[in-house]
Amino acid sequence: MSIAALAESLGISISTVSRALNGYSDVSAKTRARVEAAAKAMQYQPHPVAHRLATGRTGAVALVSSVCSGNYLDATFSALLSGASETLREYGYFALSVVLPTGDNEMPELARFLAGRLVDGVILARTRIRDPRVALLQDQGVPFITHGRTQHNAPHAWVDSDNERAFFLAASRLVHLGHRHIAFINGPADMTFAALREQGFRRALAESGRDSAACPVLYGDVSAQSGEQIAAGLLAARRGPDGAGAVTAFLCATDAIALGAMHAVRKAGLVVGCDISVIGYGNTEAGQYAEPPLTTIDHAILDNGKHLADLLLRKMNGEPPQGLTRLEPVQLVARQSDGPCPPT
Amino acid sequence: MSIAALAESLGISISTVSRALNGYSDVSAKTRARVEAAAKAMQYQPHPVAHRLATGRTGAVALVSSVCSGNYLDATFSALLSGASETLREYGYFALSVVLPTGDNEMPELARFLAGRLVDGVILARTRIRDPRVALLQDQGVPFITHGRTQHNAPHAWVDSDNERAFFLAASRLVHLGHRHIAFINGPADMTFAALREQGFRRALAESGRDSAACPVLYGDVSAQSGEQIAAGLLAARRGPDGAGAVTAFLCATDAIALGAMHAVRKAGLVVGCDISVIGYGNTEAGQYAEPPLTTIDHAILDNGKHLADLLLRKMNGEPPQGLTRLEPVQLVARQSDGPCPPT
DNA sequence: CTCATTTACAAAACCGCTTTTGATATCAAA
DNA sequence: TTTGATATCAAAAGCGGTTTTGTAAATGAG
Repeated sequence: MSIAALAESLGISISTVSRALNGYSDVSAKTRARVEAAAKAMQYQPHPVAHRLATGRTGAVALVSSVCSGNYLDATFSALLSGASETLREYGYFALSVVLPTGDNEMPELARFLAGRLVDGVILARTRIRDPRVALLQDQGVPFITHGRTQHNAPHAWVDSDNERAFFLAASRLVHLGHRHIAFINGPADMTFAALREQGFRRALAESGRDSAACPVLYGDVSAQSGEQIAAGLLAARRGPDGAGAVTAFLCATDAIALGAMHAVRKAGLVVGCDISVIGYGNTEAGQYAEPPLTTIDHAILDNGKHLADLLLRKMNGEPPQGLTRLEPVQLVARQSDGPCPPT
Repeated sequence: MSIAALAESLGISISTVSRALNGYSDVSAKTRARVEAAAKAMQYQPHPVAHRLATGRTGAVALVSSVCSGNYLDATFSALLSGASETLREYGYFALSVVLPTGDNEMPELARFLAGRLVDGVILARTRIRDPRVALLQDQGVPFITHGRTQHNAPHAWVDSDNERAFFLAASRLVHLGHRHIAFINGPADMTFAALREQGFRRALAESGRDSAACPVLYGDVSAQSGEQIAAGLLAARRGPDGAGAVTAFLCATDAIALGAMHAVRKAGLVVGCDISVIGYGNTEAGQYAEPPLTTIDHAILDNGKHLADLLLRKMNGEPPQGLTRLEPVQLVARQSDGPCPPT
């Protein structure tokens, strides 16, 4: 069913049909009604590809994220997609998600994707403090918004969890529980969320007058395996000559890291929540059903997705990026993986 | 940089440039070389949308899955996407993923997506025994392949884990460990994987001469919450008058269900792996780091994704669906969540 | 009644490419 | 020398829409 066939069946010109259907003013009410009725009766839909060529708009938006091979996307990403999809759908957009390979192919692949013009806008997840993907998006003039801020890029629209506050809260909790030797098992140092979480951690230590030299920050990736490995190293040091000054708490950048850390604690013959306190971030199902259930930070990730969509739509409408930022609230969820600092 | 500008700069016609670049035979070697050199020098790329309109091909493929709100996509889905992306990329395709809302909007949304003509082919995940999405795809003539088979649809290309064998293996293991009262905590009854897993479970019982009346099958969703709830119910019954005939093992359709079931066991004051054996499916990170580590089935999901892409590409090349099927191997991963049936 | 506006539509240009058709030049065979 | 292929390219016709421009009729003001 093409517009030509529709026009012919009505005995009027193609351009009049198009203008009638697209709300132009120079079409009489009577003609418009006739066209609309016929369009509905014949189930006419403009051919989407032709429409895209003529208008330059695709009606789709992509959520793009880089993923290291083997280290799949987690539920955070899918929740972001679900949250954004719903809002985008309301405005008639398709929400797609795309994964970029990390490493040397990352930028060429992003460039290839953008050149493919499948989407009108991009939501970029998992930003880094200096993010070349952001620079490329700005360079190409593609409307976009990031989940997570950057620190060395030109201003852009973003939505971010309040990572700093989250880890200020979590670290403060451990401090109030009496812990003096808290290890922060962080994600990759180049990720913005890692930098901000560390910042919150340090602020809590500073404000409580804790000796930050006794509170190491370790970097790994966001997997349970990495968490276990780093935690095991810390626990091994604990058995050294300086056992008194050993860590009694693991503050972890993600729930997965925390799960790995808890595993290491058990392997060391210690009890999570008694000998060693563990706190995670993300409020995942796995943490909720862990043994003991994991104290963590909840971050209403569906809302993050919804707001990403909201602000991206405004960005695509031409609003300047300055006003298009939003810090999302976080909340500590206390469970049983942490407790008072054990007596030395 | 349009083809018109390129043609003008070379002083030849647009059509010759197009034919030179697309390998037509009626272009002299000299002209073709000139065109190719100029195209490279000016970084000419055909406008993708115009190309799509002219050829009808989009160069993209979508992985589509339905997701109940709040119940996000798991790592399985992202691994599938990662695996498929790599292969599709090799052939110049973009791999997109799309989530459909479950419920009344599912079919209209799928129809809307297909009408949008963003992709040349579809990988449909999480099939149901009678799947209206498959029927729609067939109806629209869109090349597609499913992850998971169907039972009441016309033949189509598919890749599936060997679910039947997986649960035959797992159930046989429990039987050999001496368990006589094994509960199968399954996923939704309308999912194909649930039906096949149940089939494997029943075959193991039958072949070992176990009384299947003592081995109930319960249906829930694939979440930990559902697993916990169902397991708690079974454990409560255990404390009833008929304690002797109570279940001693939970065979779970997914790792998440198993995590929930383990939680219920602990809440009941029992010990996983001693009082109650638990086996899951999926070999997720959460299961690996659970306490005790979960015995489960591994299903090489990245390979599933790769093969989905391979077969879909062949389907898009016009091959009939009959030959385009593949059953993927599975493997039992023994850990510590199961053990010998305790003496009554 | 005349002239300037509106009104309502058609025609044409355009988006940027692919593919079919047509035309000219070249060359070998008759 | 004529004829029929063959090689090479240009022109034109799609693909299926949107948007600009042009034009006749109707309307209103003076």
